Amino acid sequence: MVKISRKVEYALMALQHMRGQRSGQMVSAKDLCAAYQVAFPILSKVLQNLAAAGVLRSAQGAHGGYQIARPLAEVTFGELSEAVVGPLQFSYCLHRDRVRCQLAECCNVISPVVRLSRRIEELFYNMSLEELLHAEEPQEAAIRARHNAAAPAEELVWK
Amino acid sequence: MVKISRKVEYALMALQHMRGQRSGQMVSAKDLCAAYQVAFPILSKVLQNLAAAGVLRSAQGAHGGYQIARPLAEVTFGELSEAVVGPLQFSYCLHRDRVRCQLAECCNVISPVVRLSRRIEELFYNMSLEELLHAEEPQEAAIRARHNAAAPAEELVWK
DNA sequence: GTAAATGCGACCGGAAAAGTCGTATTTTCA
DNA sequence: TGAAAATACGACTTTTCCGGTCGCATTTAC
Repeated sequence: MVKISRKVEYALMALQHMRGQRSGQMVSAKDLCAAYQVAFPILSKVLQNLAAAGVLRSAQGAHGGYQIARPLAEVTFGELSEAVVGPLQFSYCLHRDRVRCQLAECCNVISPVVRLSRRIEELFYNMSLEELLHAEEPQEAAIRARHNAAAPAEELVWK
Repeated sequence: MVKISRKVEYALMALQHMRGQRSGQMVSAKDLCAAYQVAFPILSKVLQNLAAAGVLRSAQGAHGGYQIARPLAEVTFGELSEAVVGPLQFSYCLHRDRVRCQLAECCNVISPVVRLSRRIEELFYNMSLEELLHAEEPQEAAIRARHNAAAPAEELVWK
């Protein structure tokens, strides 16, 4: 199953939050945890990953925290994903390291799998975080309101 | 991490194989296992899933087996994925069943997550299996040859 | 020098994926 | 009509990986 990692969701939450701060304002991991009910160590690690990737700027010490380092229009979802959960590896036969695919000798689908992976990669690296997090359309605001009201999940079907 | 399930790879292998058969020709799970070194029960289940989804047609009994039921140009990768590993669920907050997202009360990213999921869904449901499995371009044939020769994985980097 | 923050690595538990086993059913053909 | 060859199906086990935890080091403001 193709699933978006929870860590990626946390990263998006944090960035969405920081987008609303006035520029120069630092946000601490602790504040974010309080606001979004996420355990400190895990969120902390996500933020550190984003900082290491240059998406966030961090400041240690009292009154430290994180802030957005680069305009989100210049950061792609692919970069975020890579920063937080490691390099994209869509398939067992495409490992970057020395592990080889066990099925190599009789494989008849390496090309299709590569083609598929490229398509997903393209999607991820052509989608900026600005585009992803931009101001909501009215319809979406309504959906979010329903989500926040903990509406039954069935009502959240998307057409 | 976004990863393609191994079962999906098996499904693609099987379909790629059957694409090369003359029409009307049945292929048994046993034959496929022998050709591609996959354990019988798991491949068998994948084929059954594809048959249940109407992608393959199955015949029981001696000389039975599977064959492609619908032109692959009319079957999307999304359908295949759904048939083999269940409905696409890219995120915890988009479950179709009654489970609700734990973070609903303080969630500030439902809309972006939905937007992202839609984009991936679109990609999957707009990509036909024919397009995915079509005859290889020369460059790709070369890559496959290298893959089959069990070349070091680093040489398989895609630009 | 103390408190508040990030930085970092090792570890654990549970859920989901991958794979296994066993058996029933259907069909062909000798 | 019986044996062989095939799919159908469900329960079980194993393995892998992700989310989460813990602990400690480091940096900085006041």
